[in-house]
Amino acid sequence: MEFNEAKAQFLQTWGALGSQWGINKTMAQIHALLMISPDSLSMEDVMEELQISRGNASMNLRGLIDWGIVYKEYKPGERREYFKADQDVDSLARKIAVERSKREIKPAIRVLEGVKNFDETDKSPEALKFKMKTQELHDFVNKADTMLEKIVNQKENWITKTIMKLMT
Amino acid sequence: MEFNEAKAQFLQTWGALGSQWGINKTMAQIHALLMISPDSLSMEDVMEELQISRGNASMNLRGLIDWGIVYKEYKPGERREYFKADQDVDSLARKIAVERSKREIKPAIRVLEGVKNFDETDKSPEALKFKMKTQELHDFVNKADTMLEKIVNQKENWITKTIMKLMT
DNA sequence: AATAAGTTTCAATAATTACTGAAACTTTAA
DNA sequence: TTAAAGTTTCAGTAATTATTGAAACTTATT
Repeated sequence: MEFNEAKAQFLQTWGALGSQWGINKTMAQIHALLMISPDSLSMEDVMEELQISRGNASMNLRGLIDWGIVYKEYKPGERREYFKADQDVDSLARKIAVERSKREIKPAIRVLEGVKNFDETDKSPEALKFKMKTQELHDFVNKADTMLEKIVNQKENWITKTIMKLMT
Repeated sequence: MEFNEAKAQFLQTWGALGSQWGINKTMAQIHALLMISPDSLSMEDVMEELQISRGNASMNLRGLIDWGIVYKEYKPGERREYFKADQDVDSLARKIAVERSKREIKPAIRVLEGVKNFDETDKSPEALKFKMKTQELHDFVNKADTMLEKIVNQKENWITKTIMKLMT
């Protein structure tokens, strides 16, 4: 396999993987591209390489910056902005985990908290079952979120450390 | 909050959460509905409750069965099929984790394996950087997948056990 | 302060993905 | 063996989500 072929396949696979996990294709692809680029790229470069429009590039670069996994860089004497991906795969994964917890898991926990304590006087089988399941789910999601935090809070080599601890 | 209101909010939140994680809204909602139902439901019941078409109900129920988290039930003397969700939240989470690993993570690992060993003679800075990053990603995704397996393979109370082990 | 180069925004449009509903198929029972 | 009840499939359509491209805005240069 030739470099360009390998690169294209990587960009496309990473994009597809992104979609499956609720991140849009272009965003995942831009991130992948920045990750494998030795130098930071301008918006122009990104547009060219991925064949996407200016608007698309701009919006998704902004999205990546919001996630905290891409940075702007200013080159001395140059007017245009350059973009650079966080180079550390561990820190990348940590940021994504923290951010998804904040954006999706914690709001879900809040809804479950609200919903599980509905009208206490309703004693129908449906109501009782509902109470039970939402309680169970609430406990579970809470625990999962706690676990994620613990895993991610090991400052270095968190994956390796976690695997070690789970070895027994 | 009244029961019906709580139920509606739960179904709708669970559906939205599903979308964010790459599971379609209806599938997530059907699953939520079956989970909180004291009795198993017919396709008719599901259609009625969620106001969806027969085709939609049929396809998504099939999808849930493929995931191994919903079962068919046959009631004696009754012709129609009933559907029932796995009642154990732990086992549900375990099945989803295993299935996603199989469907998404493992294929990604295979692509990374293929891609990281492209044309050995190309020594351009781009090629070298590419090789390095894809190697790093490969290692990382592999480790993450291994960790997931270890967590999920603790037969009972896996989340609790894992949190305990990470306490130190 | 006018012009040009660079950057961002967002309404319109395209692409994707989900859903419907009717037709085909299957099973049961008379 | 036929008809009625139940179930599945899938082409067409709707709904959602992503992308474009042109206009507005910002910054730098003369």
